[in-house]
Amino acid sequence: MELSKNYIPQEAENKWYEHWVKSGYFSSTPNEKPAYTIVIPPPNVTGVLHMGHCLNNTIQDILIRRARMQGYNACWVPGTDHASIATEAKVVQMLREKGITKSSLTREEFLAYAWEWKEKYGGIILQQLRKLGCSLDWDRTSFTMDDDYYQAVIKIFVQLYNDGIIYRGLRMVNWDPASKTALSDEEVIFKEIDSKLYYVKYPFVNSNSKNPNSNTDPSTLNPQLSTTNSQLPTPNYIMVATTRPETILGDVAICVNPTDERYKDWIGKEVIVPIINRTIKIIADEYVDAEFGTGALKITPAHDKNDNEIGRKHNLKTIDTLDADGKFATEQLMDEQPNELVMSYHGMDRFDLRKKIVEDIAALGLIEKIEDYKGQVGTSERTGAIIESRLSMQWFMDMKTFLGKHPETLSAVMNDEIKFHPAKLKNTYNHWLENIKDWCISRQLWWGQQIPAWYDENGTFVVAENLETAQKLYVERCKLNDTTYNPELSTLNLKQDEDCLDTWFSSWLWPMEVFKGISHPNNAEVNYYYPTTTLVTGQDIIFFWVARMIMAGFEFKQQIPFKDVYFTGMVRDKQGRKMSKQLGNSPDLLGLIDQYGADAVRFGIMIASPAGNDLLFDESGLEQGKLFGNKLWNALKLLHILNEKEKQVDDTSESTFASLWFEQRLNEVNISIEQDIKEFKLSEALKKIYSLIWDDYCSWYLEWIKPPQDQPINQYNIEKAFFFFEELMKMLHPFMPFITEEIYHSLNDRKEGDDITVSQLAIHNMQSIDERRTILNQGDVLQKMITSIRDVRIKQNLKPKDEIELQLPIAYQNELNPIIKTLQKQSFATSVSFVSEPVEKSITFMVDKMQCSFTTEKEIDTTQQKEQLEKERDYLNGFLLSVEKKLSNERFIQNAKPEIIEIEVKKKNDAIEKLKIIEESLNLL
RNA sequence: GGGAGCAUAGCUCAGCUGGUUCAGAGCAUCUGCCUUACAAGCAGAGGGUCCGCGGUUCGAACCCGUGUGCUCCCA
Repeated sequence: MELSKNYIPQEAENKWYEHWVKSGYFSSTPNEKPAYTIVIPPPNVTGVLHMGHCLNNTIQDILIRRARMQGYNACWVPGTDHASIATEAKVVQMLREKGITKSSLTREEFLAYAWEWKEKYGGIILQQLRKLGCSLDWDRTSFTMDDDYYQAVIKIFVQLYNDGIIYRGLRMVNWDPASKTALSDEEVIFKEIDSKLYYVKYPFVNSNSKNPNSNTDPSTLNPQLSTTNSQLPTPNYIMVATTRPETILGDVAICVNPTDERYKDWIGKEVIVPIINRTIKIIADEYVDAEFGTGALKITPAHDKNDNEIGRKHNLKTIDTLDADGKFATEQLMDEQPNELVMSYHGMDRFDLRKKIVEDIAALGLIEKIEDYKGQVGTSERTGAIIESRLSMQWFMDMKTFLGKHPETLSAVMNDEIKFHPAKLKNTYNHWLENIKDWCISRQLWWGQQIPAWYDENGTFVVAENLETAQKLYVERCKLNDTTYNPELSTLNLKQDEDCLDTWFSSWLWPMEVFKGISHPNNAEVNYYYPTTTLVTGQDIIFFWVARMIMAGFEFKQQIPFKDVYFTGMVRDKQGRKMSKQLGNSPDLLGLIDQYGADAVRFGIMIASPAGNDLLFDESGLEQGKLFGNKLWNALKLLHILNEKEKQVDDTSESTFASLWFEQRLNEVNISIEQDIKEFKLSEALKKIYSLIWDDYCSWYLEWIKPPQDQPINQYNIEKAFFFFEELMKMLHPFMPFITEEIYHSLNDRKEGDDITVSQLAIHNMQSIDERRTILNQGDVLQKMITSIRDVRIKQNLKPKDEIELQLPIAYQNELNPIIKTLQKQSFATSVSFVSEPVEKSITFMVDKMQCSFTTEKEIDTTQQKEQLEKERDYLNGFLLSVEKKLSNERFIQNAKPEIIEIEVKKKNDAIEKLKIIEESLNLL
């Protein structure tokens, strides 16, 4: 077989992926085998592959490939999320480039464009996952707006509405003025932003004033001293510190803390709102933090959540001065007959208004000062726009009640029925559930599941899966003599709610609806695959998605949705910064795959990815992966070269020790990585396989069985070497699928259908524990001896191949017998003999408790050796002292477990024995 | 402001129930080698106040308290 000098990933990768798919290896249908199911966290349909996906999906692929090789019916379901805000924004932008505005289109026209866009560009990411080698069952590709899926979402909306869990109401919501929609709390990202704190004076209403609401010239209200208090002069204004002066025209009160001595006497007094000259009261509420600003807070119930609550508590009016775009709106001010200045603000953007209004208030002399201020500001996760708190009519889910129905949502995680990896995230989960807020599920968008509520001309509505049912329902309600339902109105005029549902309101059904568990309940597929086995996802969507899927599981299937959740950390760059477009530190993944090969990319990501921690991405990891691929390729080449040599049959244990030893190492690591993978320590497992291949197999084993030039190779060993390499490729396959498949086919001729992807992992020729330990110990001693001899050679300035004669202690002859043949070859010794004490003019060295030595014709220099022995002696003396001290400590003897004492005694005896040998060696020098 | 977590070699991290000659791995560094699978390699070596302080214990990287520094989540 001719092999190229190096492995060329690009050719092999395309070839094998096509072959796997064509062979149907990734397709799964229910059968008698146990299922291992993973549903992909559906990437946005607008998405392109980035490092986060790469990490996520590589992990899933490793788990699913390994499960497949362990005899499970492995099923990994691909798909995409319709991502209403992100997609709608993309489509709107695309239309804008064509000169079309969304407002000029009907809903149907817009959706037609959106679908066209989706068919054309959506799901690029799924193609990219193929490049990465992901073994997804493409026949099952799902989309959260597929017909059945859409109906499933509508169905559960109606169901939850009928159960009283979903309600409609006027509430403060997080408003994104950029996309003109409400957002759930989870979609708001708090950021620290440099802003200013404006100190604004609100003049007291002049008691002499005849008409406080008249457009008095505010300049007459310049602060003067009045004497409300006989002792202290009091200014005739109250000063308020605000970061949001643009909302001043919506102010309805000033609030102070009732315990605040400064303002105690002012409660109940009236002041005038600048510019608009509205008269408002000073009220008191515990909520106000006396430490912040001036201790006086302006209350704008229309534009702040907390203000809104205070407003409700104190029965204050709500005056909305901003429209859906975040522009100033005068509609709600018209009753007050606003002056020209106020009217001139109409349509002004909130941030322009902030500047303008500050100027205008300053012109009235009512700005005391402006300070720099760092504040937390909510921004939209999707558009980045600063969030406005806005009162609007929205649909909500009553999460407290819902959770009350399903306390298992919390307990299943806390008692590990659903296992979180890392477990520390259980705390986060617990904390969120205990402080859960209602979920705003409506969005003012068109791309998504349209809310199935139908309204009559008066705004009275019914909730039903479709118009027909809605009409029937409406008629029924009329018959019940409910006066809000008007039988006079034509039911044909029922109009569906314009808004659509939050994307997550569809994603939370993902693990069941990809198997049509909602749209076709209890079908054979969902019964077989659900609950799924493992979920792999980012920590950032633990609330958005994971928690809600668990709730959905209990509500709709009375079951957990998955057994294990593996949370990946965030991918950061080498300096620990988040990957972001702005920083430009997001690598081009497809470029990297082209450059290094998909296997190397997978390797590089996994080797640096400790379980549950953030991943610091560094291209050197990919380089290491590429070099590893090269190493594998070279080992393959060597195997073929050795195989072409003349074969020699010799089954003596001396000749086959290497194979016996490696087999046990292979089994040992196999068992150990099984445990690692169970615990999701994939990085650890990969490191172990890497080291097993590079160090144990290539550096030790292949060198041990390699015959000297022009000599035949041991038949048994070369056969085993091929076998072991194949097993190693199987172990590595889930991590690096392409090169292992390529090598699998280069090792032997394979029949059709004999591919590593569908091969099975197994433990072979497992010895008893005792035998295994003996063999592994012997291998260990062999390695130590070879290393020690190499070390001594370097220190003695001997070349690796300068001839030596090796002497080993006769007391250990039986133990050492199996390894001396290999030892002699690897240490280039002309002879090995067993002696009772070191021969003259030999160089001695210690291997464990064995005193070994060799002689050579060359002049030897004992000073270095002496130094080393003395160093070791000193260390051992110190060590012995500490052990003896411990053993002579009565309390230690009393309290320590017997096996610990035994170990200490053994340590002491070993040290004494070694010291004796060292002394002897030193005397010989 | 509330909560959670982290701190071990130059870097990234392992280190299980406190006890094995336990202070580890990989990368990086240094030294020597063109040894015929691989110089993209081989062989060998050095490198530490386990963040500071205090406590519990016969015994602490590990448990407790405290200080410092960092990260994340929530408001």
